[in-house]
Amino acid sequence: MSVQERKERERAGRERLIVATARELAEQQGWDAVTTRRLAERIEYSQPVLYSHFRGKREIIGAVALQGATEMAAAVRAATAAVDGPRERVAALARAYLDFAARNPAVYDAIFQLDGGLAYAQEDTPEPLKDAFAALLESLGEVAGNGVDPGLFTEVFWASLHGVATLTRAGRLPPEYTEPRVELLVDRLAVV
Amino acid sequence: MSVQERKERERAGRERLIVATARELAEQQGWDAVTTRRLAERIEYSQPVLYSHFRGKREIIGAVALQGATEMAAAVRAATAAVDGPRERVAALARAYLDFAARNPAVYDAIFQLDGGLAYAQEDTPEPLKDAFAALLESLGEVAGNGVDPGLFTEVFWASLHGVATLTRAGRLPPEYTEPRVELLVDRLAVV
DNA sequence: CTCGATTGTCTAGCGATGCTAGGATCGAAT
DNA sequence: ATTCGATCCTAGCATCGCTAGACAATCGAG
Repeated sequence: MSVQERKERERAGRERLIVATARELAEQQGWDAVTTRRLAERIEYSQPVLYSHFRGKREIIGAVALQGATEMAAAVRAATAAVDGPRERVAALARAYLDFAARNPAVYDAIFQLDGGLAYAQEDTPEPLKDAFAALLESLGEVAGNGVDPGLFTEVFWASLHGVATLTRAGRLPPEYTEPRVELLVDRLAVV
Repeated sequence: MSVQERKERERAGRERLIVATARELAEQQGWDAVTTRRLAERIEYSQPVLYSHFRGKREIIGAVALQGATEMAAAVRAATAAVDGPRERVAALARAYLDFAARNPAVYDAIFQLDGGLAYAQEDTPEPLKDAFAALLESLGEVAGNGVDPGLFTEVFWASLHGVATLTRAGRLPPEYTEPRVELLVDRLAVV
């Protein structure tokens, strides 16, 4: 069985290489530059190899999205773990979220803007996506206020952060006032 | 001069036809379906004619975006004009905004998601875009609260609406709870 | 009224895209 | 050693945005 196991390991390694390379290329030159040819060339295989791992480009984007969602959940949890007080925890969450979006724009796009063929807000939603939402809910649920469903509150707060993140990166909002925007959002939305 | 004027009229008419057709096609089948060939076929001219009006596909998207921004500004003003009380005005604005995004998804994408080659938040920003922001500012500036810059407040409120609009349409948020989301945003963010 | 010149439009084609069919190659098992 | 199946690559399809160059219609000058 050792031969087969080795092959599977190699195959899994190549799949990781594809995802990592796609992500790297996207961060460097944008998703438009991530063509199947360029990607194939970078991993030093021919195009059709990509299609033995993924159904198509969409699924590759989806794989990057799932990886990114896992990291984002971890980043949010790490940023909020050591902070005292619900209000400050939420502020730390907001900064961590926007920081992640600013540092990994291509990954953020893969998660929230591009079509990666993923299901959202359903039963068959992949675990990393559910968990990313759960990470937000953990801190945001505390400050929903009386009579407001924590899930609904989390959705709204998240949507606000998402709006700030995307509009900032698209050049619709000048980036230098991010911090006062965060302050405003936290002060008004969070009930402590 | 009459001959030349007639030609200019015809040319302007054809340009409007291009924009209207692109918009229609985008709303019907999505922006991916708006190819230069299909667009040319629908207006019953050959492809190169498009390039005598616009530099390329980007500029066509930009033209749809400007048209849409004008309409959105009008929709927001119409929805808020006859409403008494700042709080209710803001709620009406939020509903009108989300309604516009839901009813004109392709146009909304052209304005805020796609690359239409337009400048934002700068001096050379096209007038319709500035005016759309101004329309938001008119109602939102009233409820910024003490010590908060109306422009900054408008940006944040707008970003929140944008987040709800995009996440809803992308399937990230279940659409049936839009109204309580609006209530929450208005109640918490607006200071009356 | 005729005849170059200009303007306008179209046909044809370029390079690049996502994706796939079919043959070559290589390793494992008999 | 030979067969056979898995693996990979070459080559190609349809489509994309965009453009060059040919052709026709129109205009102004004589």
